[in-house]
Amino acid sequence: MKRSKIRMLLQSPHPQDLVLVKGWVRTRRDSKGFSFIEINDGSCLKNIQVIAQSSLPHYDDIQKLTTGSAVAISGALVASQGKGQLWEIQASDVTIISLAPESYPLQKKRHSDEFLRTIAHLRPRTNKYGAVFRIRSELSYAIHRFFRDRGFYYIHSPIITGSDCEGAGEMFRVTTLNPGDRLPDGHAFDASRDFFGRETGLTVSGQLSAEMFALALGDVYTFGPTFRAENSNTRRHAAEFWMIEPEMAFCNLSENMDMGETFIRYLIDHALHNCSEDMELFAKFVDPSLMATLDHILTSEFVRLPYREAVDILSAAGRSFEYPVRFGTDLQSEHEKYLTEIHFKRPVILYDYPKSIKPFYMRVNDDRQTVAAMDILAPGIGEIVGGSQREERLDILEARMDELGMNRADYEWYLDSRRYGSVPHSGFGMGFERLIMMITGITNIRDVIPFPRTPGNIEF
RNA sequence: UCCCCAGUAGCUCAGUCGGUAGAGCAAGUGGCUGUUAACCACUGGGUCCGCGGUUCGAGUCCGUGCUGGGGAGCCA
Repeated sequence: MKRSKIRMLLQSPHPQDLVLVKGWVRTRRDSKGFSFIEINDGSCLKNIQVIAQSSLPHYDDIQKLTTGSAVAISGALVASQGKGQLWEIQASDVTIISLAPESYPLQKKRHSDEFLRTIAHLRPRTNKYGAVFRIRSELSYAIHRFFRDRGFYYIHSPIITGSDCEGAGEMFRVTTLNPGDRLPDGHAFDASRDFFGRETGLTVSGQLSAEMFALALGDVYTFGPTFRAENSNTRRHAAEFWMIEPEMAFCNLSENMDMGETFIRYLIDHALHNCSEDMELFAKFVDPSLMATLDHILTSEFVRLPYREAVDILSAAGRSFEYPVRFGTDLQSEHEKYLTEIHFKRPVILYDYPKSIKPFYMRVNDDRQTVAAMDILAPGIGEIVGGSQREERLDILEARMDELGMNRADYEWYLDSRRYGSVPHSGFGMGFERLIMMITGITNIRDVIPFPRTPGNIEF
């Protein structure tokens, strides 16, 4: 007999004479003549309540079932006599697949996030983490659907890369050389003897690849793992995270901002409509203002604010910031917080940043001082999207690279796209984990990724 | 990398003025019960993060290291 998912059984429109469920015991309570067993199989947040009568064979074993044990239950799906649930199973057979010993770390109580991080291999068995990772899965699907519905193609940009100048941070080194090979006879590490014959790293961005494909397929996106070897110790940073990077041909900065805003709204809306039960958990236990916040983002226009005007607003704020605000410096966390959480109280898209603080590929504006960059800042999260219109003019791009001391020879393939059929195009990157943080109200990135990688932490 | 805070039972924590350690939950045993974070009683459970120092005496004070958390920088 095929097992039924608990999610389906709890939605059943009618009783069923015989069903089979397999899952893990969340809790068990004895009553006179029978035992209540709550089973969870991960298909949804809710457990299903099983009634095991004392007349069942091996009832003494059933009474020893502990939290975390695995069981197969067959029986009848009937209307519950008790309050609190519509359906329950009157068991005709309880098969113990495996018994969890008393050392099972997860108890029938709330655990701290810090403790659960130390048992990241077991935490998906809890209500909260089960919910996060169901939502994460659903949002992944929604991302593909969003782009597919709009005629975008999904590009698999390389994970291993030789371009060290994607401009987005320190790279992890990829090598097949053994540590002992690196210093033969006291000589330094020799990349020309390595697997690829040159220094190689893990990708920090799929953007440059995506640009090449946008200039062929029109509208494309990447969605994959991204690696940053920065020694960042904050609740918003991980060394390995997932990023979504759409890239659109014949698209200017304004249309790029439209896409970013539409995209964020779509994903929030999708989570609310397709993960309502899991979302309620976060609204109830993690962030009581979550639903109001998400509703606000859905219904209010994002503020669009040139960098220069942001500087003016901050200068006129009448408060002293730890870091002074002036044109030519990047805005600090405290400034972003002021704009999104105090001044506007909604997401803000900042654009037209000073050229001096942005990478080579961003399109230089007519004022020659700013570039067509845009960052979407969300209240409580900070930067969730960073993007730009790309510099499509070969001469200006080359001049920028020279200005920044880059070796053009390393980018001949990239410059070819500006030599042959160059067109205005734009794109952005969105941190998937930061999106999940915004949607669930979870405040630490380590709690929205299955096995987080951060400086000094590679367990699991 | 810098600044701040914390580390006591399996988990969450309390521990006063420096005088050899406590609660709730969990676990075990028994009782009660269509229960649902079940309830009641009893029982077991400690390298007070490590190392060094001050002191007659350190969970408590000092130094140092480790681990965790928060903030900053960097960024998505």
